[in-house]
Amino acid sequence: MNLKQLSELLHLSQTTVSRALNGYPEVAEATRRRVLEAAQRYGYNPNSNARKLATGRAGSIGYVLPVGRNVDLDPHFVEFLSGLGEHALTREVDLSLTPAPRERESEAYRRIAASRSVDGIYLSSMRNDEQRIALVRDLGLPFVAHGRSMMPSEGYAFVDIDNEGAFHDAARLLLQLGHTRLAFINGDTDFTFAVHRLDGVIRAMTDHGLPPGSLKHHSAAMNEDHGYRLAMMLFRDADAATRPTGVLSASMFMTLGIVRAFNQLGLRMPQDVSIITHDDVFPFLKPESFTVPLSTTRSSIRAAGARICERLVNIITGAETGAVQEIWPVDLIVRASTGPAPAARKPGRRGTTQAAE
Amino acid sequence: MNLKQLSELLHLSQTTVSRALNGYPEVAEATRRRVLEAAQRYGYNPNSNARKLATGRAGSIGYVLPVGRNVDLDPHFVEFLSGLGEHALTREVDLSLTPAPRERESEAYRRIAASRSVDGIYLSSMRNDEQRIALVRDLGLPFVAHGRSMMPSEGYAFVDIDNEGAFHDAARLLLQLGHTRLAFINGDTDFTFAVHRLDGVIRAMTDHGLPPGSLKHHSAAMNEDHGYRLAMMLFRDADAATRPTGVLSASMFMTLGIVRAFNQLGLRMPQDVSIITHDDVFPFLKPESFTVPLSTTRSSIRAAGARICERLVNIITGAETGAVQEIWPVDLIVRASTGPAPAARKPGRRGTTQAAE
DNA sequence: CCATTTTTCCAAAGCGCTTTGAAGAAACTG
DNA sequence: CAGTTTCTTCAAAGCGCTTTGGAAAAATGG
Repeated sequence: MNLKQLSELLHLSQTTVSRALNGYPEVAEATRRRVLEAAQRYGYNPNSNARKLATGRAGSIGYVLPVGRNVDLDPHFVEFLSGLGEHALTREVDLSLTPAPRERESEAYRRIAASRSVDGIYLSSMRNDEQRIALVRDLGLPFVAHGRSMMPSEGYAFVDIDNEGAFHDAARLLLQLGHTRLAFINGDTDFTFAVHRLDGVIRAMTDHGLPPGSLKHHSAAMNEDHGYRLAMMLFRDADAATRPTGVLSASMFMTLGIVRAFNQLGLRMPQDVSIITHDDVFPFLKPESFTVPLSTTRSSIRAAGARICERLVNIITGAETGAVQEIWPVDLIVRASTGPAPAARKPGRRGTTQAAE
Repeated sequence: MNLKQLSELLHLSQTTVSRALNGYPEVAEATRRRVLEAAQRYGYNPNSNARKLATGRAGSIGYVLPVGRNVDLDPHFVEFLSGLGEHALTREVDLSLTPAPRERESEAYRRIAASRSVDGIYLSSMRNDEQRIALVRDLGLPFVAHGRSMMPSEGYAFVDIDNEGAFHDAARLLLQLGHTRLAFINGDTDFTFAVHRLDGVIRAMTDHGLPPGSLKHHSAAMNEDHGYRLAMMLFRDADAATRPTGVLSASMFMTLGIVRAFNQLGLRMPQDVSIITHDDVFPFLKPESFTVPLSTTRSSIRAAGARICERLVNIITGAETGAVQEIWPVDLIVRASTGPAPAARKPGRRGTTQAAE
């Protein structure tokens, strides 16, 4: 059943039927009702491709899905997608995923732009040397980024969280608790969020009068295995007097591994070592659900997904203009995995006192 | 740059240019080269909507993305999606996700079918009383299901794993090791896979001469929290002489919780309790990466995603017909979390001996 | 009651592509 | 070399929708 058939059935023109269905004003209320009812009864649904062609609007937003060797979509993505989907639903847009290996990524963006198959796209996993922003801007493709790049660039629309502030606050708390030997098990520093987080930790240490060089910093892809290995490396052969007492972790998955290492080494939280983890709020793995509930910096990645979808739709419809840059604050939530530094030989305020001299 | 402009530029008709680009034989090799080169240089890409309208083919496969309260996309989905994407890439198809709350799911399928926005869809998370198979068949939408339903239905194309066999084998191993008190921490039995798994465990017990009623079976959504709670429920106040010694777990996430409970209760694996978990092969969480490496039934959900995409494309192109039902065997991999039953008062073979009488 | 405005509807022209049917040019036949 | 076949190319007709520019009908005003 297409528009032509429906209109013949109703003894109306296609124009009128189309207008009636799309809510245009120049059609009598009585005919509109008649049309709507007939459409309902005969199960008429406009052919989406014809509509897209005629209007130029695709009714969907796109994403280039990285696939291939060494590219693991991680659970962060599914959370993000959930949020996106939740909002997409309310605006009746679909999500279109175009798979592409990293080395042919830009080709994929070009094709998407040229083929007009989506109205806008979102970018995620922003890297320091992000090329995509300039690319999609040149292509004239509306977009919103999740996160930001370190590259100098004219303004662009993004939603990010205050990674720097979050990790600054987390580090500061550890310092306030008297920890002076900190370790940071970070994500891959090719990604901007990891750089920001490191910046935050360094700032807290500097403010506290601690040399940034004293931070044990390691970065790797955020999974259980790396968490375990890095924790083992830091703690296995280390002397209790010199090993870190405060640990920052970039993700719950890493923390799973870190905790495993601690258990294996007989290190107790928070007596021997305190830990603060970043929590992206996964419904299937919660920081409360650790033997020692974890202190966290928390920011819902799902909420970010919903917001990005909202803004992208607004940009597409013209309701949002300019390059609004949104940076969300992050909550620091204290649970049982943080406590005072063990056997601090000097009073807790040592750092600040020194800095004040 | 559209086809018309390109053809004018080349002093050729649109027909010829179109044919040259799409590899039809009736165009001279020299002109083809000329066209291809010009298209390349001017960055011509056909408008995908126009093409879809003209051909009737969408070049994409669809999925109805469940969203809303109490609907969590879980990490299984992202793994599945990775696999799908990997294969989609090779066939140059996109994935189109249509978000829909469960109560308006069928409406979404109808709209997808009527609007011809995709060539086929895949169904996942099959339930016992699955309505969608009949629905999409009636709608004439090509599909492949991941998993199957318990509903009587004419044949339909699916890819599933041998859940029954996997859990039968796992349970049998525990029985062979002398465990007679088994517990099964299962997924939600609204889903068919959970029913099949239970069937497998029951069969193993029956074969071994154990009354099925003696199985401690609990089912819940597969996350860390439920694993913990159910394990606590089973073991906290239980007497060492009566509590289960062999546990089957439906997912690694549940097992995370189960292991946490065991740690808290001071139960050692495998001395006090043996455990076998189903492993969907997540790159970010591996069974080897537990303090006690886990014995598992293993089947890559990512591989299933790739296969489903492949078959769906074949069905769409007509290369596959009929209702091929594919059931994959599952590997049983023994690691350190399984061992002989503790202090068995009777010889290990008790069950089978009995059955042989 | 006629002139003017407003309401309601329609024919037809796209949107950019694919594909059918046909025609002109080139290459074979005998 | 006329007649036939094969190669190449093209004009035009869709695909199913939206939207422009009117036109007919109805409502309004003096």
